[in-house]
Amino acid sequence: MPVGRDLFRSGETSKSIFNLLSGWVAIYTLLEDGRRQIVHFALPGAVIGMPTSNGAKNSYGAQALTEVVVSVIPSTVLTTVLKNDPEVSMRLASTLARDISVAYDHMTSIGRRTARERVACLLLELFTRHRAQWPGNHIGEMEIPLTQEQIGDATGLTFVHVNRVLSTLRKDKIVHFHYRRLRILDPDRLIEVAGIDAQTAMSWFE
Amino acid sequence: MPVGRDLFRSGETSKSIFNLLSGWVAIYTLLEDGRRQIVHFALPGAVIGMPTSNGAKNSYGAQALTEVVVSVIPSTVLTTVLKNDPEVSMRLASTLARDISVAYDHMTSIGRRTARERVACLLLELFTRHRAQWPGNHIGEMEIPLTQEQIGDATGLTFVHVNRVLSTLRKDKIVHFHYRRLRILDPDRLIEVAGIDAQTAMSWFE
DNA sequence: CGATGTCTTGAACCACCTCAAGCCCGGTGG
DNA sequence: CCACCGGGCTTGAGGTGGTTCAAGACATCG
Repeated sequence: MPVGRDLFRSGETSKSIFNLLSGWVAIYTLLEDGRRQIVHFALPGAVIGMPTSNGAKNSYGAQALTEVVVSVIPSTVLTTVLKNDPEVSMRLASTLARDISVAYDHMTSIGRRTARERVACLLLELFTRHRAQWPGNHIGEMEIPLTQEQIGDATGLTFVHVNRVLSTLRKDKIVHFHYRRLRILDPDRLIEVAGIDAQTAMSWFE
Repeated sequence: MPVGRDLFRSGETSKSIFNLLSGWVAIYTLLEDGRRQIVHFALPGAVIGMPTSNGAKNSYGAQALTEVVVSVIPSTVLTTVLKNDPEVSMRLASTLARDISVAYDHMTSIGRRTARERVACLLLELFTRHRAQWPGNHIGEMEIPLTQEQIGDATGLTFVHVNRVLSTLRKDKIVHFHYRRLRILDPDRLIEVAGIDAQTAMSWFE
């Protein structure tokens, strides 16, 4: 699937769920006047669009940020699989529980952290999640397929302010983010700025 | 369980999940310096504390806001039940999917709405969720066991500002909230202020 | 090589925060 | 039944982090 395409939109009734095989997807919600919040970045392996009940409408949409490969699982198939394979059900429940947990973390970031902390947190999160996919890859550099506007939508800030925050982080020689390329110059200070305790940060680095 | 007691805390390894039978519970996370975010209010019927994987640590805590009755389900029991009863697994997955959905809604509220909208949204949500439990009860009044500080923790505001917002809502004769007693004076304007589309609001009123 | 989307920077503004003081309410003990 | 106490509410004044508006520079792609 091409960049920018929606896998599904808010208000649609979902007849299938998606397993993201490659690429990045933004899960987002919209307010009536167009204000937008990105609530999650789905990376390969993610399960997207689990319905809350049969025939219910989605309250959020999903947009491809890169070229994307997904496997589409019709919800009819899903129900039969869940009926027959308790192992899968349990893994699904665990996955959903983890999604809740990270949603709660994002919420406290947006509700209680300063702009600088929020941006640092997000970059750190994306970096560690990305690196977890290619274990052994220890380069402090990666491609993040996001505009500053999308970072703003994820952190609850305006893209103008995101830009200013990134400028100061660059000036402070902590991270360098320019046209989708992220370089972590000083991991320790990034963790410090993000306000993550060393414990958590390290667990992210597993 | 008495008011103020924690069912569990962030950092503990959960060996059981809870089914809330009566009372209100706040799900919250803490930052190191004490900043606090309430990410969810659990009402009777809620499932609380689903672990992300076996032996994982909770990233959030749960505090009783009222006298509370819970049924405790050891996770060993949970796994055997899930293994044997696919029906239960599917209901659990749906419940978790719904929790994700409401978490996403809260996130966009906190990230993209003004203080006035956030407070209006929260009161509306609590009111409709409460009313859903006693169908047929059409009084525009209820007990909300929250201090203004807790409302602030849920909306990402300070209690001082929550107070100011509540004052203007009272002055505008939209809602009256005083010492835990909520009276909805003008439901239509509350929905309007909350910035919820009539569709959604009505679905909440089902 | 122009077009378009993205980034950058400045100046002015305002929504929300901080600090601080006083008040109200409900509970407790004499 | 009253006095007191402590947690919660209310209000003011001043500060600030983040927004808004706007203009120009920079990448990237046809």
